[in-house]
Amino acid sequence: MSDSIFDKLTINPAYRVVADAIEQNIVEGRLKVGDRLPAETEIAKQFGVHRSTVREGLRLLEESGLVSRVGRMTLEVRLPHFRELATRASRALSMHQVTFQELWDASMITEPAIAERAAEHISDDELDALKQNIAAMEACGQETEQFVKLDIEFHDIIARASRNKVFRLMREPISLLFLPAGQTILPTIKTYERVIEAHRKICQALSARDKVVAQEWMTRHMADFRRGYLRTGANPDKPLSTPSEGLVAPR
Amino acid sequence: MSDSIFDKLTINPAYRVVADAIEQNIVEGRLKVGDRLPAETEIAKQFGVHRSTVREGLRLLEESGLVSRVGRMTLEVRLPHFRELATRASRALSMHQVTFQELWDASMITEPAIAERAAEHISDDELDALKQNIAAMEACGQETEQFVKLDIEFHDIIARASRNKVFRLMREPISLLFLPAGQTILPTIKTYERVIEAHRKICQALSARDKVVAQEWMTRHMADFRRGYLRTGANPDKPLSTPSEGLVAPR
DNA sequence: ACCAATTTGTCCGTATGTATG
DNA sequence: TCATACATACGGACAAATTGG
Repeated sequence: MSDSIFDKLTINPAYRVVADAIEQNIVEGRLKVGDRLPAETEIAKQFGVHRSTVREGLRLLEESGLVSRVGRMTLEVRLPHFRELATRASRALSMHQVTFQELWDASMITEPAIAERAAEHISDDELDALKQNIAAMEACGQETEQFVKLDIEFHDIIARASRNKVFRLMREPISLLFLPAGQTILPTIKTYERVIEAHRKICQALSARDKVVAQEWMTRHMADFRRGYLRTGANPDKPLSTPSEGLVAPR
Repeated sequence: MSDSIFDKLTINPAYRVVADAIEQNIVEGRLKVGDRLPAETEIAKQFGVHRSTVREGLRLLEESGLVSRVGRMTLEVRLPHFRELATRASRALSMHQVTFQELWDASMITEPAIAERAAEHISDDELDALKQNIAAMEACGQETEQFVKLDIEFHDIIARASRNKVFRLMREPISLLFLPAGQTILPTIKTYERVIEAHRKICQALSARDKVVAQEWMTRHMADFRRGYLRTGANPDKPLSTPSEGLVAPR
């Protein structure tokens, strides 16, 4: 181990320096959320680099969610929303071969805790949204696809009502992964009544601001979910199938 | 609202199509983790677009963590690691003005649950790492910076030992945000002995595979943390200060 | 409704430093 | 050591879309 005088300095490519510089301007508040970015040529002039370089830097920021398009022409500074982070995190999880058991184990901890907090903070609007969601479930018969989405939405509303951003960020990627899991289970269920009934009970408890009952029913609901999964014969310790986003490069 | 025959079709810029196409090749397994990407000129030729376009597409993938540099010249397909996702998520949280209370509230749920699982699965190597971590803490005196990092590392090791990737992904961004919080607290503490003692007890419980005690001590440890924060006089419902990454664009 | 200026998307070519055989 | 391949960055160009008058 030779004592060296100089730290090893990391040479960043110009496009990364550009991206970092713009990011700095954002986090330091010189560029605020909603502001439109200057034109590429303008940025290039200010930084003294070529426009292509600026473009590559902008792509980094674009993907990171810090800036995003409004219309087709203008880039705007945006608050990265949990959703966008979630898709990446969700993809990472599925690439890491996460199992149903891991997913369920974590949800079994968070979802009831979230329900408990939601009972304290839920607004009337959110209660209405829940009731509407339940009504939609009752109306949608045995259409699996739609039902799973409504189920996920139901839990999302509750997470929002918990008034805790950290919980929301934590559970978002998980919620996306429940989509394939849900689609595995539901076709094997004769009637969705049991699911809907649990949602009704949860909604009722939230209405009454009863955090104990809300938490209990959420726990029961989640336990049910695992039973349903096991009943399909799937191995909970095998990696989940990917979210199968139906997007193919167009053109 | 006129009924229209055609769906509104989203025109993607070529660079996004390129990125999506490469991503498809990765998730569908034609490109595996560790594979090196073809040269930019080669990709350009195959897709029939210009090299500059390919470059912009590569920047998107680079930021998303799907590909990353090895050496300065070659891009390699990589498994996005939780760390990289975490920095973005962490930044998002601080931009969303998350409060200490939210952070702590969520951690109070997850950390004890993680400790409980770690008690069942921890390996001898990980136990050694914990002991080494504690030894380093004892040695580091009152150097706040170093102490906070060791503290975060301690919890990271336990998260790894939980053998649950979902928990790890969930808590990673939170762990980053605890850095500023920790730096707020520690200077006001006379001795770190109480923290170290808690870590010792947790480590001991994990050694004995005692999940109840591990969970209890983790809970106590977290509660202590909040008390420490309150004792500084800081308002737990005010947004945390940003992680203050000391990076300024060089050059 | 039309024109002019601006801006983005894409492309071509080239120079330079570096890694690999 | 030399040759080749490659990534980085720059200069310039043009069509299409958008915006503002």
